[in-house]
Amino acid sequence: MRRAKQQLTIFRALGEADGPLSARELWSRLSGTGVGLATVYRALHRGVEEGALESVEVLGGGVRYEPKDREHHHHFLCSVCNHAFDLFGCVEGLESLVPDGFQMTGHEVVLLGTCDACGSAA
Amino acid sequence: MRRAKQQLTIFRALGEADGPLSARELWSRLSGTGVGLATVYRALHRGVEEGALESVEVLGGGVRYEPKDREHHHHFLCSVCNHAFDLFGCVEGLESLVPDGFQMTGHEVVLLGTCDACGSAA
DNA sequence: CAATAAATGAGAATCGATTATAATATCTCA
DNA sequence: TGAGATATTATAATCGATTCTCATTTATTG
Repeated sequence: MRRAKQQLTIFRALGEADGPLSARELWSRLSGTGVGLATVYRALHRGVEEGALESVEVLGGGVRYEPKDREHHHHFLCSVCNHAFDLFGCVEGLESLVPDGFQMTGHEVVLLGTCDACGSAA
Repeated sequence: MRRAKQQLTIFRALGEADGPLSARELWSRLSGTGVGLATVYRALHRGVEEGALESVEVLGGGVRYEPKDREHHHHFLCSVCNHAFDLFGCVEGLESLVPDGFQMTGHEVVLLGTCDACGSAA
């Protein structure tokens, strides 16, 4: 395919995903387009530097990336397909867990289980 | 030192920790005892097989291990020392985040920030 | 104590993820 | 279109974590 605009292809794929993607997940979604894995990594790095993307760590699969313009949210990790899905909403009462002397600057919540597709297939 | 009972040394160190430890963290706490890294990994695996230990994944640092007899709890990850601390208590309202068709079997909550020691030192 | 089995330490080997390299392709713009 | 700057691919190199190998040590049993 034409090159030089691979970055757009990459950014678009991320934007269309229903959750954060790892470099490999992203790459496999682009199979057939001829995009190289190194280009995926480069685009992701650049995206983070430029502030368009954000790297997030969900359990079980290293670093994943998602567009930074999404609202505060958390993720659901399917134990079957290992895909991370965006959730909407948040939880209350986190402050009460913080021990004395500790400063909380953020939090992550990950729900585990099976997604719709994997649960139905079982 | 005497060997053959290295496993006990390893299990005890884990039990005394204030949070889950990675193989390396554990190993560095045993420096001076002559215990090898391979032995640490072996003991951890055996502990998990035998049901005495549990492997947990907290953000930023791969797999960590902790005694399985601890109550349900979550963790606080210090962004400075990268150590994971046990927290007590849990949160409510997680079910409301689960999308239709998804089955939740568990959850993880990780609070991020600085621990007492690192926050004070800053 | 002697024979045998199990555990250990040191370092090599492996594995997956990420990064660097070099040759090639594409783009910009005059 | 042509020169020069940038982007891309494929692959090799690197990196940290984990596992494997093997000679040695310790434990067990009689």
